[in-house]
Amino acid sequence: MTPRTSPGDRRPSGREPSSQGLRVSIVEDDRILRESLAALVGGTTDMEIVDTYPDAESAIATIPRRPPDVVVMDLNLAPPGSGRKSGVDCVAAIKAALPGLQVLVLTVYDDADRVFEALRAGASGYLLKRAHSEEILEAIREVHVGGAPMSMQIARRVVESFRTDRRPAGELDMLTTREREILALLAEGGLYKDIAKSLGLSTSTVRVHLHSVYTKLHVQTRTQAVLKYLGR
Amino acid sequence: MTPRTSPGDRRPSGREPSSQGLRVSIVEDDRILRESLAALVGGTTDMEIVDTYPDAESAIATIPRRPPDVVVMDLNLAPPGSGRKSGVDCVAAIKAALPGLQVLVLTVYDDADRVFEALRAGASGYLLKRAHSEEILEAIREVHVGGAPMSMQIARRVVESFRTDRRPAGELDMLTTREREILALLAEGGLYKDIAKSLGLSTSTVRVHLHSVYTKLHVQTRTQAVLKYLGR
DNA sequence: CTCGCCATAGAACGAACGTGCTATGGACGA
DNA sequence: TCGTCCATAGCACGTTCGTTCTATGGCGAG
Repeated sequence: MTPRTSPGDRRPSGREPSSQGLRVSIVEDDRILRESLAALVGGTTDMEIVDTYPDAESAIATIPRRPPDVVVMDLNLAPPGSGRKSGVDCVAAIKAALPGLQVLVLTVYDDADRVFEALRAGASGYLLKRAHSEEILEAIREVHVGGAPMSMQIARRVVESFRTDRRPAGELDMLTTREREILALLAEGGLYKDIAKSLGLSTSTVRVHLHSVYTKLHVQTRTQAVLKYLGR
Repeated sequence: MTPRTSPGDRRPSGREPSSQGLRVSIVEDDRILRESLAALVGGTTDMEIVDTYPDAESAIATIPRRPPDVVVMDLNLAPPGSGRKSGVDCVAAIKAALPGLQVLVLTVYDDADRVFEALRAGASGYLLKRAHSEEILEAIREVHVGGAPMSMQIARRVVESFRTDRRPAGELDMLTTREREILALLAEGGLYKDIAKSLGLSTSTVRVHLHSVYTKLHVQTRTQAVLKYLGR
């Protein structure tokens, strides 16, 4: 997605006196990229570099003691097979320690799984490395003022993940009130026995209702019924 | 929004000759806003208005017969109490008929529920009406090329909805790769037999792994394991 | 009033599930 | 090399689940 507002396009015609800039730390294993990112950020008048880290471990150890406003995080910190921490792990650890810290993820990956993992871990923005320098700087500013900058392709994936083709809803509508009630309890994971007890019924009755539920939902097992109930 | 006079003057020719522009329809109950949006879009060189609709009903009836590339949809089409269709209903109906059509939602609301309802219904972008004219035009173009333009505040809400404080993840991390793999299949709802077949294992092995899964997740039944796996 | 639907409940039975054992072989670290 | 963990697999046993019957009573539509 694209920034819709540019809140701080201030250009105070000179150098900032070191203090009040947007403080940024960078976690990136590739030295070249790490230094060029640092130079990019350091070259602005409104941002400054706090620290840079070459791996997740050092970032997790130090960032809580030297918290910046925004962390720019490479997702691909360690090869998949290695025992080392990934960028996703690093995001999760940092957000656990500093929930208010904003994390902007920067990656070559645009595969959906990694996007969602990172967002679940607490990233607030997600840019592909192919983004231009200006986009990266603008994204850092945007994430700092409460936005969620994402590459266009990423944003679309995120939005589409909300898409719910709920034809199961049509099937769920076929259920009677009692059946839905029992199905809801089934989705809590308890035994038929427990469901019966909590509704003051016999297990026979529970079985009858659930049999009807299974028929109407066209499923054969308890798990399948629960999955349909939850919208898979 | 502010219909500020765009520098682009209208085309000298009265009618468009089957141009290859981006075709846009507008659904908006407020006449003033509807017309100013139409003028805004019509004033560009790369877009043209197909139709405008004052309510959901007419849009649902006609859009499938005169499909544009992008629909700009007001979410607040009818007062809450009235029996009339809302913008969310309209999005759902239109996407059901034309799944490939892109819908850009435009609304004064920035409350979270409505955002998610609209996205679930199939909207691809979500702008607040307070957006500037240029932002609206840019969003229409972006939604057409596969993006998901959102106001900054909306994007942040969407991203935050992914945030999962996964304490279950702690337990899921205890699982071996094979165990996770089998658990994932368990969550598809098939029998042990099916899981075994799809992995080329015996059902005994599947049982062994799942027993280990149950122990590590502290659950006793299949359904409970699936619920934990799904983060419920 | 009868018919159909819903909710209730019991019995019986086979299939699926969960647990308890034993056992083999590969990988990896101490 | 030894110990540990993991993946594989079989067997036995009891529990839970899903199906198929039958049966009673309430309630609304025709």
